[in-house]
Amino acid sequence: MQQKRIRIKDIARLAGVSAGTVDRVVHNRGNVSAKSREAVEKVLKEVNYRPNIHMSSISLKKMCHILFVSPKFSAGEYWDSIYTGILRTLDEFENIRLSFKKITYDQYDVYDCKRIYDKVLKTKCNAVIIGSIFQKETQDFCHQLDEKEIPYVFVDSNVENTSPVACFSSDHYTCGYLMGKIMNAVMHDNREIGILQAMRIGNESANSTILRKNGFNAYLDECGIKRKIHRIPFNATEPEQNNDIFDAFFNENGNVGGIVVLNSRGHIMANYLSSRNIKNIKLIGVDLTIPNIAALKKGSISALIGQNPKSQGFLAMRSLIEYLIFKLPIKVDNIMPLDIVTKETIDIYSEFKDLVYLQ
Amino acid sequence: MQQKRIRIKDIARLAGVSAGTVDRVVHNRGNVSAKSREAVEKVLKEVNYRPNIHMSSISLKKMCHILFVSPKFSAGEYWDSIYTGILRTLDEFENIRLSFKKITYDQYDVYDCKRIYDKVLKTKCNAVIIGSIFQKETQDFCHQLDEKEIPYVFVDSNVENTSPVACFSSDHYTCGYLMGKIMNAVMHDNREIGILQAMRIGNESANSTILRKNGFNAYLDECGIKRKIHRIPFNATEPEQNNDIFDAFFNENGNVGGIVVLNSRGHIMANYLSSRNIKNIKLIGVDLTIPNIAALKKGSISALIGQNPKSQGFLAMRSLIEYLIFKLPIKVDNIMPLDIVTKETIDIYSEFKDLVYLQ
DNA sequence: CTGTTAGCGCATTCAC
DNA sequence: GTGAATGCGCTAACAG
Repeated sequence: MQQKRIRIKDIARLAGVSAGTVDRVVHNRGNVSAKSREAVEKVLKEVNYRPNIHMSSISLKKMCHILFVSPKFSAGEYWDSIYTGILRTLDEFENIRLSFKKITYDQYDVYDCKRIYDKVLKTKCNAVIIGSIFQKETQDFCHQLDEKEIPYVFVDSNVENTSPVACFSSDHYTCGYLMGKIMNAVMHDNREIGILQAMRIGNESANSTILRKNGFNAYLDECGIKRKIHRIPFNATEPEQNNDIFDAFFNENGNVGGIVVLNSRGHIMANYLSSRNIKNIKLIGVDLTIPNIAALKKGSISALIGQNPKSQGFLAMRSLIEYLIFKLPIKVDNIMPLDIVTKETIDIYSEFKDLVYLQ
Repeated sequence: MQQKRIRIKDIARLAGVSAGTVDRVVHNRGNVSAKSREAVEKVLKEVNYRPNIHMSSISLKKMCHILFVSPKFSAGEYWDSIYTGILRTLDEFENIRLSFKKITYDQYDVYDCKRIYDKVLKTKCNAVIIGSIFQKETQDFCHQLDEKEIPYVFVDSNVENTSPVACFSSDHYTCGYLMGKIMNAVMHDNREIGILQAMRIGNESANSTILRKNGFNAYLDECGIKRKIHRIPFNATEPEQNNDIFDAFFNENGNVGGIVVLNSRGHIMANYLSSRNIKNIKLIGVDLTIPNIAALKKGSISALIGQNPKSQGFLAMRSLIEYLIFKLPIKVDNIMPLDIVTKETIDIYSEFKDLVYLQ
């Protein structure tokens, strides 16, 4: 059934040279006569040679240093899932000699982010995986990486005016659009909608949140939905203040029937509503973090959108290895699917996503 | 960062035996004294040895024959996706010497299925991947495989009273339940619901369809929904008759506002509704086949449930290899997630699912 | 029963 | 410039 894959040795035989010469041509190492090269290249064209990367990794000797810069995270959070995906790839390519380190910053403090970026620039490394929150600071960072010719890939979201080797993110605009659609489906009345957005120090919102909001508004516009929309601020750095903020909001706005949380903190609103025993407000959130999942199971969140963070990390690291070590061509823009997850599907979903990444 | 993984040679040194002996213990090949075995097993417990499967697969010499029995399929259909997933694993384990063959039957004809099962039993093979439609016939088939000590795994759905090495399927009951929930969300009025089910020759419905129907009914019951439910038959073997069947149905039942298709033929109803220019009926279907996706994009299907067939095939084949070749422990029950896919998410979804399987 | 050894496909190194 | 030899971790065949 299976035709045996062509090996270096086969090509050598077909081209009338030795395996060493084929390797030199394939990897562009020079020291090959024009005649030999042409012979080998001719055969390569004919046979569509794909090297066996598992075999090559065992004989590869070069040490490679990779860094992962991201917001700080604890177990079960969004960025932790990305990290887990990265580790998964590392495990898979166990034969490769590489060192890997993560370095994190406070995503609610743009100055801390800058400091960490500077630290990375002083560290010796061959490539960086970047989880970006702040557009402008990341652009500056990337331009310095460009100068040092250090390749980088993005996870979570792309950053304009940079030249990454690859980017693995979900489509945040479509995510917001979809949240609009779901919200409209689950609200069977004409009450008003609240949008929860985090307040950040020293900078505007995270880029992903802005895009989601645009998508959300676009859906409502396109469908000609005339519900009143309220912006609800919330404090990520001092969460104990949120109850007061929310109390004040609901005192003023008694006719809100649905709330959209554009970041991964949906559980905060869910728990607030539970604590105040408010049951008739539909809640839609992003990210399958542990507290969000708990709220979904309890029924206080109607639906969550999953961004496949584990796959993002897994694929980002894999692409980087393919690019760095095996010199394979890799796809630059990679959009993860958005998973709509409900109470009914969450258990199956979680179990499976531990099993499967996306090869 | 990474601690080097422990090798056979290390274990041999720690246990005071040779590598050959360790290999014999790890793979239960016998010819080892009790004393040696105990020494090795003691070390194995301590160090949590995980063999490097890439290394073992190159040195493995044994030839292995695997069969895939499933309903007939053409490109882009549900069973084709399962097949694609299987091929993907085969590609990944290219170093292993194994032969693979698919053999298919007419899923609308139980007698053909029996004939094919008999044919498989006469073929020499080391393992079978089974895509089952008919419960009883598959049970008989499996019992004969049991007698011959040929291991088998299921894809698509489990079959009771059998002893598979593993099973990879979605939860069809929950799928139906979820379809009930979505249907209820997208229908903003109190009109009636139709359920489309295929008619089969020589046997009751496919097992998965029955389970989905139970789940669907359960949701409506639990929520106390009192919409009238109609069963709409449809002819899978002679599709040209369906227009008449549907015409007759809608002539009698003018107040149907939503239709649930419990098998992968949702596009048939979608295209019928389009051809009759009926626009105010919501349609929910299963499986991301090419024609279903087309109907989803056109807007004639509101939502499709994806069962991750590619992952099913990929994981089934991988588990089988891990079990058969590497003697690794594998998980028996594996439930795939149910993906809710809409017009907005279909493009990203399709692209991604080509990229990623689940490791 | 057990230790030793050849060879899997590849990148690399060392003679020629 | 090039072919031949080496080693990666593992299995399988062989010699004791």
